[in-house]
Amino acid sequence: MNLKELADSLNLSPTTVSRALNGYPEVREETRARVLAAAKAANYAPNSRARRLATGRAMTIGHVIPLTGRAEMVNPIFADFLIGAGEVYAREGYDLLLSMVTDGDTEGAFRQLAANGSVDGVMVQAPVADDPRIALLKELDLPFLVHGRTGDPTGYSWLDIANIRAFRRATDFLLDLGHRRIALLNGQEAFDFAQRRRRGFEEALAARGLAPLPHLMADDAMTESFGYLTASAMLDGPEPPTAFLASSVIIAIGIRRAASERGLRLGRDLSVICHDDELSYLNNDVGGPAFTATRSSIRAAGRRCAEILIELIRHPERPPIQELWDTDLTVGQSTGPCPTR
Amino acid sequence: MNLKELADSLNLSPTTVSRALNGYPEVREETRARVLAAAKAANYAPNSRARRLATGRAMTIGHVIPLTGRAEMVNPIFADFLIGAGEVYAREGYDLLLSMVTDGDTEGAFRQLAANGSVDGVMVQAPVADDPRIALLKELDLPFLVHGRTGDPTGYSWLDIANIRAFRRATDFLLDLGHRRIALLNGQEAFDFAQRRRRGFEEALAARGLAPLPHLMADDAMTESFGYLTASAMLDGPEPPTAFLASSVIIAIGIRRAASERGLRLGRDLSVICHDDELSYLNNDVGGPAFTATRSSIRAAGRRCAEILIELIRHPERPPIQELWDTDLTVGQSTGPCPTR
DNA sequence: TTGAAAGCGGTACCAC
DNA sequence: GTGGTACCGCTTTCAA
Repeated sequence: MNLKELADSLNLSPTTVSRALNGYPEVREETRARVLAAAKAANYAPNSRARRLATGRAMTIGHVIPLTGRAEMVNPIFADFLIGAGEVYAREGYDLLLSMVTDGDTEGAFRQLAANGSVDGVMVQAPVADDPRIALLKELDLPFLVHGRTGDPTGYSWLDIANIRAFRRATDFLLDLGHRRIALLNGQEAFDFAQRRRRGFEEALAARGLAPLPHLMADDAMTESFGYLTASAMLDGPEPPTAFLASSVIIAIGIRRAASERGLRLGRDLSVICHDDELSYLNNDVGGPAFTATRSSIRAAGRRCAEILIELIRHPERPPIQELWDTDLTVGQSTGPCPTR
Repeated sequence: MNLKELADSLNLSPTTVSRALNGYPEVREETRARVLAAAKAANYAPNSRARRLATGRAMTIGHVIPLTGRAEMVNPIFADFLIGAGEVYAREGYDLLLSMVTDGDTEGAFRQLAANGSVDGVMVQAPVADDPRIALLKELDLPFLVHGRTGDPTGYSWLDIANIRAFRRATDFLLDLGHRRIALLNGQEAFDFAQRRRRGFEEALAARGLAPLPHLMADDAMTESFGYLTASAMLDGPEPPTAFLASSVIIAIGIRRAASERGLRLGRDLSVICHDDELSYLNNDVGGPAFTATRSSIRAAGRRCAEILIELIRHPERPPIQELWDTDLTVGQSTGPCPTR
């Protein structure tokens, strides 16, 4: 059943039926009611391919996930972000096109999407300090929103969480407990977010006149084994840390394993707190609470990002939208003591 | 730049240009070369919306992810499956449409996709014993492939891993080590896969004349807290288990936490092995190896499922394709001893 | 308030 | 080999 057939069955023109279905005001209410009833009875839905061609809009938003590192979208963070964004897309009538790029040819993927017009806009995630995607997307004139920021966060739209502030507070929390040898297990510092986190960490130390200890700082892809191996080495080395600050719950789990193997009890012998936790899926009780982003806040970020992107698509001439989010701070709700070792 | 403009600039008809671009044989090679060169120079790419309308194919495959349980797609398994499938889709020129359904209205989502023709086929995951989606998709005449099986696995295409066999072997492995009180922490047994896993577990016990111990069997959404709470209760209860068989690495992590809190060392005081592990992301060293699906095997399953689905889309009249996969068995490569307690 | 008709940008059949 | 042309199914002027 297509529009023409539906129209014929009603002795109306396709024009009128289309107008009735799309809520145009110039249709007599009685006619609209008839059309709506018939459409429902016939289980009619407009052909999206035809509609997209006619309107010139794809009604689709692209998420391009680079699979260079092994931990990219597998990261539960990505999944939750997708869920949040997907919710909004569905509500607003947009489809979500997920494009996985293995060979690192993100640029080619964007060019493709822009050239054949299969999306109206794209979401950009995990930007590096000077991310080439931004210049490219501007050149392609494809609406986009960055989740995160680059080193120069001007001239484009983004939503980011206040990473510096979050890590400063987390570090303060550990310092207040009396810790002096705090290890930072960070995400890859090629990414902007990791750079900011480190800055927050160092600022908190500096505020108390402390210098960061190089042997207690590491960054890498946020995997369990990174946490495990690095924590093992640090705990076995000279001047072991009495507390860990992890950039992700996955890393914290690795730390937990290293601690467990050495007979160290979290919350008694060692403090571990982490960012990007997810309270229900991987329980955050790792000897201290997650201190910032939780699963629901990641989802909320996804929702808000989607809303902004849709706004940008609908109003292409709009000036950039930039939002800095302060994340939920659950520090202080520790389930147990976190003493100095 | 569209086809007509490109054709004009070459003094050719759109027909010829289209044929040249799409590799039709009746084009003179010299002409084809000219067209290809011009297309590349002009950075021309055919408008996908127009092409989709003209061909009647969406060149898109839908994955509908129900978000009823909190652990659905957040499960890393889903992500890896998506990655594998996405690889194949990209190679074959298909887009991946990801549709998240929150209110449990999966049926509505499928009807929608079918009615407006935005996908050529859909992937079905995590079927329950008598899954209503299968009848629905048949009725809608939408090509689909089920990852998993229902109770009656006839009349439709599916790819499943040999869950019964896998769990029988895993249980045998623990029995061979001398364990007699083995706990099964399973996924929700409403899902077909969990029922099969349990059957494998019970078959292995029965083969040695052992009866399953009801107080050592539990099933639920595969979360860390399920593993933690259940293992805690079992370990503190009468006749505690000496080994755990977990349906997912996430559950195993929870078990590990419970064990750690009680001062139990894995591989010494307690054995824990799990299915659906992922060797690099969340390290599987939980006092015993993962015994079946690894991250790469999940990805491979995604790839194969995509291939089959595309085959079904291209040949709608094809009889059902059904594949049973035996998973990688890494049991026996334990990193440490797994004695009876 | 309704309808006729011209696109949207390709594909594919049929002539030449 | 190449070109003319009728679709694909809907939206959107423009007229009535």
